[in-house]
Amino acid sequence: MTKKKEITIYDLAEELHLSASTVSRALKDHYSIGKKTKDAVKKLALQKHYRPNTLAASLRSNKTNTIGVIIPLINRPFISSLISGIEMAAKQAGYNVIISQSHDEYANEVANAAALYASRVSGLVVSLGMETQNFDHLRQFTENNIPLVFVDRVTKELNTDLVVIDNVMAGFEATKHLIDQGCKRIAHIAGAQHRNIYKERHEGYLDALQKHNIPVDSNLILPTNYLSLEDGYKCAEKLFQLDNPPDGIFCANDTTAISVIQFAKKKGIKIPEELAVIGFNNDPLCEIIEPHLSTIAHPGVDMGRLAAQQVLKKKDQSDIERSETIVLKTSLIVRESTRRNPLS
Amino acid sequence: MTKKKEITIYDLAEELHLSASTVSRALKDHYSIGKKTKDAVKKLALQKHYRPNTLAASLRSNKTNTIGVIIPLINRPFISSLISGIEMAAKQAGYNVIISQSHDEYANEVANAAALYASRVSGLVVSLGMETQNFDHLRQFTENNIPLVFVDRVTKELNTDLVVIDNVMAGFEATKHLIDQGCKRIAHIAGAQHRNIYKERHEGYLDALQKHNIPVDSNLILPTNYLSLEDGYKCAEKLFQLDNPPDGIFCANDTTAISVIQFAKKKGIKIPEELAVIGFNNDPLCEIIEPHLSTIAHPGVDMGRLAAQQVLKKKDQSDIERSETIVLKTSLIVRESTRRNPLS
DNA sequence: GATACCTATGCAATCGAATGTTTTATGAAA
DNA sequence: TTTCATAAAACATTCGATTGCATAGGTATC
Repeated sequence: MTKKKEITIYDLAEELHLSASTVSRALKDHYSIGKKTKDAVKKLALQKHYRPNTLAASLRSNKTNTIGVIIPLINRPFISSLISGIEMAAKQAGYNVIISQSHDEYANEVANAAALYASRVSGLVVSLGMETQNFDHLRQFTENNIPLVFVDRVTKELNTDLVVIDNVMAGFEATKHLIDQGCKRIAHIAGAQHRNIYKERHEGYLDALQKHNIPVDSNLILPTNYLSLEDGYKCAEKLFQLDNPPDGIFCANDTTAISVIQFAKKKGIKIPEELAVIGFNNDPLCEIIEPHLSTIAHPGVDMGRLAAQQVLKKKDQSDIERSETIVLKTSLIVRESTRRNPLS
Repeated sequence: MTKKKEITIYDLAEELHLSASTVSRALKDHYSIGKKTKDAVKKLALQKHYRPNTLAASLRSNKTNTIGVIIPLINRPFISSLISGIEMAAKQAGYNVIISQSHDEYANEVANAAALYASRVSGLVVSLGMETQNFDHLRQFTENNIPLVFVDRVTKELNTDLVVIDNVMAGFEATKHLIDQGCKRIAHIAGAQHRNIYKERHEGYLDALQKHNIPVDSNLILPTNYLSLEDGYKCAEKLFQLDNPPDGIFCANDTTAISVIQFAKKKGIKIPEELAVIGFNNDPLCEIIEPHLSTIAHPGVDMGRLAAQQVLKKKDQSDIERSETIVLKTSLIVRESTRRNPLS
């Protein structure tokens, strides 16, 4: 079993008694090549199953037509949507996508950034890991004028383009919804406060309380590192050890909301009558847990698409320094976990 | 904002008054280079932040140190585990991974195979899409001696290495478990029968019935295309329109099992007393749906790791024609959806 | 001191495509 | 027929690392 020799432009050139440069230009529809020659070249290329060697082209042109992606974990519905959006936009522009997971660990994020930089990606879409607080590993991109766009979990420190949702507003709406349902003591299971999205959701929560003259009780605010099922469960336990437990909880993601519901069911706390629960993300789980979980929906696919498009746009105007922030709309989705008044 | 010039081996060579070839060899610890020279080169490389241009190296050596992956959809717990396993093994060997999704569509799978071939991956790990029945798009790999390993959803047609579980056995166990719980009329929501895993699970189901002298009723066997929530729900409806509905269902995946449970709850059918349900995959959903879903667990990470290792192994022994099949163990996980006898 | 021999290094070609700069046809105008 | 403009194609270099082969310098051997 020997390797079939790969067809190169030299092979085509030889067979057609042309030079390699002519073949190269013909394939690219260069204006200086005659129509007859172009047709002949393309025909032979097709017939011989010629495939351009992208490595050689990339080496020469110093462009890889590849978008790198660093995300925390692909196995999350929202992130998967992001990726689908990125893939769509990239495919449309003839770009490839390299995905790498940080698993929410800083060291991985640094290693992945290095790997993507080494593989000369044309641009980068990043959603920050939970631990990341230092951004030096991404400076090599900005400093070398490689388009870098953050999506969802972002930072403003690098002065790059951002694609985000209005987390403050969303947090406000979620909390207001609980208030509207008659909740008086509303807790918040918050994420790491150095990560923008969790800080902002927290802010929105505070805004809503304030606006409705509900006193803020710091016992009801529990920032937690990973917002995992376990984290959520522990928070629920803590909250219900209080002398005066909450009657509503705004969770920074659906995962913790689900564990709160599981806790409540175990303890015989009635949802939503005794405890209303709202999450964030609109994961498919929301419609499987019982009672179904109210939440805030994200436009994941759009965010991914826009982030990729932003990368592609920036590469063509490398001199422009201006950085854009695209803010997308969220929507409140009311389900049984908060619906106290059947008419609402 | 100008691009910082990339350091190359020529820059290092010049600064050290050496030739590029010596620098190249020094960095690779070639035996023919003296220790002092090596040290000097490495020191300067570090100091100047030299990064090898992998494109150039790949072009020259015709090796990309990249493993391509084609999977149906990243947003499935089992698939995510696969990917994690592949990433682990690849990282350990200094390889990169390019992931592409077929979204269970044949055309995408073909396009992704072409893209990965064009980008000269060193090897390929594939889990087939639901529609795929023709494998010509993968022949370019086998014919050119590029290691191709199938995982989970496989075919034997290309005579490649396979990493699988024993689906017949697993299907048998799942069905036997239902029998052990006292089910007399056991239905099977099956997947596309041209896809090995679903065919084999079906086979295991039939084996178990036969071995326990339960007559096979073809009305109770419903093959469905995508095993989605909708598909599962429709199957459940069909089954309960029968004069003699089932008292147990073995679903080819957890998703359909969940929709069956949802159907049963809606119709007031008691689980597991009137209907025992078992799924396949051990998705996290199993412990969120109520009652918790019994299922068959897959060693996803291990499968991914082994598949990648198999790819890496094969590339070093391209002359060996022998193809291996690695079969991993599954395990039955009993939860409330089938537990009729509390002691079992 | 001539020879063989080894160590450490340099030279130059190579991988395949892209591209700035000629050079060669082609044809029109003078 | 000569001149000039233009279209079409060839030439030669480049991208950065790798590698077979050649060679300079030193040491050991007889």
